Amino acid sequence: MKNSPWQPLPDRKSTRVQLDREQIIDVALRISDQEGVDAVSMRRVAAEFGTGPSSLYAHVSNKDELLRLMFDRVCGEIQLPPREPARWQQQIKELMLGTHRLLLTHNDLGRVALATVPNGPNALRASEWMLGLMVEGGLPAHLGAWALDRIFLYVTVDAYETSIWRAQLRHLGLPKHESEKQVKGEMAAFLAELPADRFPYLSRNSAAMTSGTSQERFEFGLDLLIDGLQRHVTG
Amino acid sequence: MKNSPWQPLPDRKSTRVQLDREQIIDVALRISDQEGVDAVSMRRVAAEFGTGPSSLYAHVSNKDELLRLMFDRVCGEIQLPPREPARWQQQIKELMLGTHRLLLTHNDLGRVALATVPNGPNALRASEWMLGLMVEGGLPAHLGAWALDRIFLYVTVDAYETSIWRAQLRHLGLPKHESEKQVKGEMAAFLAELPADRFPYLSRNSAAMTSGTSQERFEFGLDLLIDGLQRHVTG
DNA sequence: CGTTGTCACGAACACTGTTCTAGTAGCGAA
DNA sequence: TTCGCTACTAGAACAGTGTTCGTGACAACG
Repeated sequence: MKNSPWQPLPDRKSTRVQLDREQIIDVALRISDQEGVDAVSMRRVAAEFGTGPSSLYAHVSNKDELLRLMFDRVCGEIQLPPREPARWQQQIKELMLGTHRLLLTHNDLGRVALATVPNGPNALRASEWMLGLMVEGGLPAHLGAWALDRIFLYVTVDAYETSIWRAQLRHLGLPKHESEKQVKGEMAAFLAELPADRFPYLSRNSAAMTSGTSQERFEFGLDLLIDGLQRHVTG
Repeated sequence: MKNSPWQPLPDRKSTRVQLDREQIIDVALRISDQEGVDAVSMRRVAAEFGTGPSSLYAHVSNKDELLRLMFDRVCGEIQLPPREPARWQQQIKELMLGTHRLLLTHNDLGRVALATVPNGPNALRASEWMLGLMVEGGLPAHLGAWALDRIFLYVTVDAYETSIWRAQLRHLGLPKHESEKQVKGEMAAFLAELPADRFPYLSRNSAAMTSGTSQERFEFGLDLLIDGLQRHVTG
């Protein structure tokens, strides 16, 4: 009875939205960028289209699949320059710095990358580029494959950890460098006040333990991984 | 009226359980070991004691705190031998291999370790041991601090990733080495069938891309990190 | 015009972490 | 022994979560 003809439904034609897989990824990524991956729920995404969560399941089989699609979409943003095998190590470092920055641009998407096997089309493009460059640089193929795996894992996990840090800082206070200094100071004080008999090195070197920016630490590890490949080059 | 005196409550004295923080951690870890971290919910843990979730909040302020406590409990299982600075790199590698194995013993607890700042008492013990060994080995303190950070991050993330792999294998079929071979074969086939014009290296080197056990790959990256510290040794 | 198949959508299910409320058990003091 | 207080158990409820089912309405095709 509620669908009585003299009170027609309020123009459902216009309210019925046309959903689309790409648009869904767009919206999900926008939410993730602004509020983090945890804010991406099926209800939240669907609400952006003015509908319920079940509407999404016609275009995306799963929430996991949606997250994977988001990750591969971001992988498409990776810029791949022409390969220069003569300076392959520098080029790989440059690409990884860019990828690291890209992941951080998209908030804590690194967490998704961690749990995802990077076999989407865009991720494969980047893998192909890196593997090719390493082989052309003189690395045996299987070591190139391993290095590709290890380096990308490292970049991903650092992006994730950095995003956690940033989230905690944001949760604290607004001024960025301000709160970073403060948290660092608190950490140093915590270490310095440890009982010196049981923690002589940590308490004495509290300044060293908190030294350096997260970017410096990231590059330190990245250099260890990439430079260490040198001795495996054949020929 | 249901509490009528001629039908006394069925001996509530014995049914009322004495909760305890340590016991809660015990039970949570047991669940995590058997079914994974995702299976650890406040209701699930409380149910093991025959009560409701709210009962836990008197002993644990948070689920996050419970997870942190679980992680530090596991860190207490790390065996720290006497330091031998003369062979500090080997010793650090040995400790990291053990820690990696320990994390995998506890299923996907590596995920918790990733999101946790390791400042629990047991984690601090291990950090003190490692920092001390590196400094005694000749590494400047701030580089030792960075290396400690990077290496532990690497060990943790590999344990996490390996646990994901294992979970997927377990979800597939029961025979362990059997399904591992099968999944590896499927992955190799997938890579080999990629269009050779756009993915020449990936398609040609599909065998190399899937070569090696996860343990071999882990040690490969670990060696890169640890051996690379050599050139930073002063004196 | 009629039919068919795709897909939007509301409702519901079984969960989750957390909080509020009440009430009770145990224990020290009088 | 009895009173009162503190500490802690525990049920109910709230606002979320991912996912599935059934019902439709719409559009394109025969």
